[in-house]
Amino acid sequence: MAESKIEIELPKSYEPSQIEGALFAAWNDAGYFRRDAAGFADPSKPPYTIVIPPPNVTGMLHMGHALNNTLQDILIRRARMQGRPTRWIVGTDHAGIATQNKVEQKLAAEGKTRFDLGREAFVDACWEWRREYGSTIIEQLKGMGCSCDYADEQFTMDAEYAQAIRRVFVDWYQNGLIYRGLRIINWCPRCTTALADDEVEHADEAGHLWHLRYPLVKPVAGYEYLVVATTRPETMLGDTGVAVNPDDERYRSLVATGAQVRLPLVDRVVPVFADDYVDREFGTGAVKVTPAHDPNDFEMGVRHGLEQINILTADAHINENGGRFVGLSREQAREAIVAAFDELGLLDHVDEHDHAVGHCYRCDTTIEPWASEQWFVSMKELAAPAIEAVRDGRVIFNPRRWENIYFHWMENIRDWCISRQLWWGHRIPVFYCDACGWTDALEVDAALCPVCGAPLRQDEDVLDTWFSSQLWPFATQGWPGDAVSDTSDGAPLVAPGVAPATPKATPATLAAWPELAANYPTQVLSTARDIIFLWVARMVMSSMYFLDGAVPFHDVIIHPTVLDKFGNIMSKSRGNGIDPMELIAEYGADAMRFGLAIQVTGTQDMKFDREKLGVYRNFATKIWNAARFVLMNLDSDAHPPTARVAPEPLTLADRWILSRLARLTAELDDGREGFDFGAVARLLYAFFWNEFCDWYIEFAKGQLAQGGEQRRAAEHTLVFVLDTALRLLHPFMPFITERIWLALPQGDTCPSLMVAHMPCGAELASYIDEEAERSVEAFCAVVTAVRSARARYGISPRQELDVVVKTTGPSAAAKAEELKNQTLQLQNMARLGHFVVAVDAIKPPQSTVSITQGMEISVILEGLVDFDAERRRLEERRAKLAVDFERLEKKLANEGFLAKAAPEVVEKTRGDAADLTVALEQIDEQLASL
RNA sequence: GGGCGAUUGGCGCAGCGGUAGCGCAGAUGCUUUACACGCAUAAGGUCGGCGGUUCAAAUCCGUCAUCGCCCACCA
Repeated sequence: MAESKIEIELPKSYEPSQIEGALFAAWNDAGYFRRDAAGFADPSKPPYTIVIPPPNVTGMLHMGHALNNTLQDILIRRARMQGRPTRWIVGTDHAGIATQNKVEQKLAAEGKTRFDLGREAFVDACWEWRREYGSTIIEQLKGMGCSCDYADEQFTMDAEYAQAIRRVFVDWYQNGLIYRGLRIINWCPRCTTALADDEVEHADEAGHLWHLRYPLVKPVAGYEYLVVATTRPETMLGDTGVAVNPDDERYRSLVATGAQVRLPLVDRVVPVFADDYVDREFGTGAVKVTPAHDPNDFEMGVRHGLEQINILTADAHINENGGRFVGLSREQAREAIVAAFDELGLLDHVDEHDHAVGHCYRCDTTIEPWASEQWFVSMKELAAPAIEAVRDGRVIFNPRRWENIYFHWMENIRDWCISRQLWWGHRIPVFYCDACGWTDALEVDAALCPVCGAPLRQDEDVLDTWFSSQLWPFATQGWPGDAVSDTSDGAPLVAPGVAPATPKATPATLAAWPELAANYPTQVLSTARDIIFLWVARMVMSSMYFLDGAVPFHDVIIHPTVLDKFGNIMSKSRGNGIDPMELIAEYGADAMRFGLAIQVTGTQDMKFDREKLGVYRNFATKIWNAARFVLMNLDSDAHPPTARVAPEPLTLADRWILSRLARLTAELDDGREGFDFGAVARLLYAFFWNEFCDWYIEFAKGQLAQGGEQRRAAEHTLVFVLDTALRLLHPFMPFITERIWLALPQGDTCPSLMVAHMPCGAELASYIDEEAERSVEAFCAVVTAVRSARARYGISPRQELDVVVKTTGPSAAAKAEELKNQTLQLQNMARLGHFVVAVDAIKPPQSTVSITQGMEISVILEGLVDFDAERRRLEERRAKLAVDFERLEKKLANEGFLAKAAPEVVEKTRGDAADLTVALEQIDEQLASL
C-alpha cells in the first residue's frame, strides 16, 4: 500500500473528544454560522431562519434541550448545505423568577436578603450573576455542535430588546389592551409574586373536606346552624357570606328571610344568599364565601356586594385581620382553626377528599389565590387572528394534533396577568404623578410630570418574563430599532426629563423593517409541548398584532418529551435527569444527536436509556472505519478519483450501490416529511451499515483485488458513495462527517462539509437501476444460502464448496446469465470452488438445497453431512411452504378478491402462487432423491 | 368531568389496508488483510380484549381494559 498522506490523517481509532472541539472552533472562526456562511450562501435562494427557544440564563442543558437543539441544528445545517442564507438566532432569557431566586440564594449564603441591598444594587448583582454564569448553556450548545449565530447573541434584557418591550407595552396600554385591576391572582408566597394562570401547575393531593357549623344569628325553620364544607378552613377568617343554590329547597326559607350567620372565632355577622354558581350536590350545598381568597368567591362577592377581607400576608401568614391567629403560617392556622371549631363543638365532621392544588412552576410552593392589584393584558382581541392563522395553515403544528390543544386554549383564553412583584426584569413603564394624578406608559423614562412638573414615580413591578419572550422572533431581528418615536405622532419631547405628550402608537407594517421583512416569517419553531401556551401562542399573537398580521413562523415542531428509561418524566425532584454533557463525553456529540433524532417519531414520547447510545457510538465507529477502508484503498499512483465527480458504474455491484444511493437521496428530499427525523435517521443508518458496509464494501474488495478497470471503478464508486453519504449524514452527525470529509480527495475547493452542497434526488436519479437491484438481490440470496448451509452443518468458512444453481420462472435465462457473470465475485464472497448456473442445470445428489427467488441453489455436501438432518429440514420447509401456498390458493379462489382487489395485487398473488408451486415441486424432487 | 397519546417477539421501538421489521439482550460459529464499538448464521411475534367495515386489517371504525400526558373555578 502506497504511503498515502490521507491515511495518516485519519487515526486508527475514532475518539470524538479529540475532534469535536477543534472542528467547532474552525467552523466558528470561518464564519459559517453567520447568515452569509462566510460567502458560501447563495443570496438568490430563500433565506432560512430559526429562532432558538431562548434558554434561561440560569439554565443548564438538559435532555429536552439536547433533543430540541439537535432537531433545529439538523434543519439549519441541511438548509445551509442547500445554499440558503441561514441564521439560527441564539440567546438567553433573563428568566425573572429563576434568576432572582439564584441571586437571592447566593445572598442568603452571606446572610443577606435583597432588601438589605436595595433594588438597584440587587439588579446589579443579577447582572453580575449573568456575566459570571450566564453563558454556561451557550457553551454547552457549542459542545453539541449547534451551528447558531453566536456572534450575534441576544439577551432579553439587552437595551435594544428592552426597547421592543417598551414599544409593545406602550402600544397596548394606549390601545386599551393593557389595564390594571384588582383581581384574584395566583400568588406564590415563596417568590412573593403574582403568577399567570398557566404558570401554575396543578397536582391532585389527598386532602380533607372539613364540615364546619356556622351558627345562625336567629334560628330559622328549625335550623340552628348551617354546615359548610371547605378544603381550606383557615380562609374562614376572611368569610363575608354563605352561598346556596337558589333552587335548593333546603335553604330556600333561609334566603327568603334574609338569614345571617355569626362567624365563629371572628364573631362577624355575614349574610346567607343564593347564587347559581353553587352546586347543590357538592358537600352540604352551602358554601362559605371568601372573596379575597378564591376566584369564584371573588366573583360572587362582586355580584352580591360582599366585603373583601384579606387575611394573609405576602408570605402566607395570617395578618392583623385574623384576630388571635395573627402571625401563624397558613398551615398552622389551618390546624389551629380546625381545633378551635372542634373545641366549640362546631366541627361537624371531616371527609377524606382529593383535590387539585396549584403549585408554583418555579419553586413548587403551594399557590395562594390572593386578591391584589395587578396589570393584565386583555387577550380575546389578540387571540382571534392567531386562531385564524393556524386554522388556515399559515402556521402549521407538527404533529398536527397539537393544533387542537392550541385552539382549545385560545378559544377559552383569559386575561393575562403580566405584573410580577420582582426586581429582576423589565420594569413596568408606567409613571405616576402623585401630585396631580397624571399617569401614563412611556417609551422613554421621564422624571417630571408633563402637566404639573412634579416628580414622577415609576410602577414598582416588573413584567412577566413571557411578556418579553413573546417578542423573540422579531425583537431579535432589529424590531423596532432605534427609532424610538417613529410610530408616535411626532410629538417632540417636552423637555429633557419631562414626560412627552402621549404618543399614539399604531401597528406598523413589516415593510418598515426591510432587514426583518427579508427573513420573516422564520421557517420553524421547535419546542416542547409545555410551552405551547406560555410562549408559542403568545408569539403568534404579538407578531400578528405588531407586524400587520405576519405570523412569526411557518411550522411549529412539538418534539417528544424525553422520559427516563422507565417512562418517568425527568425532574430534579426525582433525580432521574441525565446530563447531556456527560453523554457527549462518554459517547460523543454525534452519537448523542443521532440517538436522539432517531427516536423522534411524532406520536411517542421517548424513553431514554443512556446505555442505548452505545449503538450510535458504534455507528459512528462504523462510519469511521468504513472511511478508513475507502481512504486506504484509493490508489495513490493512478489519478486518485475525486469524491465529487460522478462515477461511471462498471460492475453490477457499482450499479447497485449507486442506485440504492440515488433512492436514499430522493427519500431525503424536502417536504413536510422533512420533520420525520426518526425515519430519516433510520434510512441513513440502514443504508450506510447494511447496504454500503455489509455488501458494497465486500463487493469492492473483489474488484480492488482484480485491479485495472475493475479497481478504478470500485475506488471511484467507494469514494463517491462515501462522500454523498457524509453529506446526507452531516446534519445529524456534524463532527465525524466533517472530520472524514476533510480527508477525502476533493474535486472542488470547498473548505468544509458544513457549506458543501447537499445532494438532492434529482441529481442522482439517473443512477436508479431496478435491474441491478434485482440481480444483486439474487446474488445475495446465493451467498446467504451458502453461508447458511455452512452454519447449519458446521462447515468451516475456509472449506471451499461447490454450488449448482438452477434458475426457474419467466426470466430464468437472463437470471442465469447475470449470475454467471458474477462467478468470480460469488467465489470470493461465498468461498466457492466450482460454480455452475443454468436454466437446465442438473441437480447434484448429496447436496443441501435452498429454493428462493426463482432459484434452486444446491450446495454440494458430499461426504460432509448427515442427510437425515437435511431430510428433516426439507420436510419442515415443505410444510411451511404448503401452508403459504394454501393461503394463496384460497385467496385466488375468492371471487371477491379477483373482482375487487387491485390488478397488480392479484397479479402478484398469482406470481407468488406459481413460484410456490415450483418450489414445492423442487422440494419433493429433492426429498425423493435423498 | 373532558381531550390526547400508547398497548407489536425478553427489553426499547419502526411499520399504519395486501400474509410482520430494526436495534439490544440471549444462541451458535468466526483473529475473512476497515471495524470484536466487528462479521456470519439461526431462533424468537395468532401486532392488548371483543365487535364491525372490507375481497383483504397490526394497519380503518366502535367498544372495553391497562398505562401515561394535558385541560377543567365544584367549595
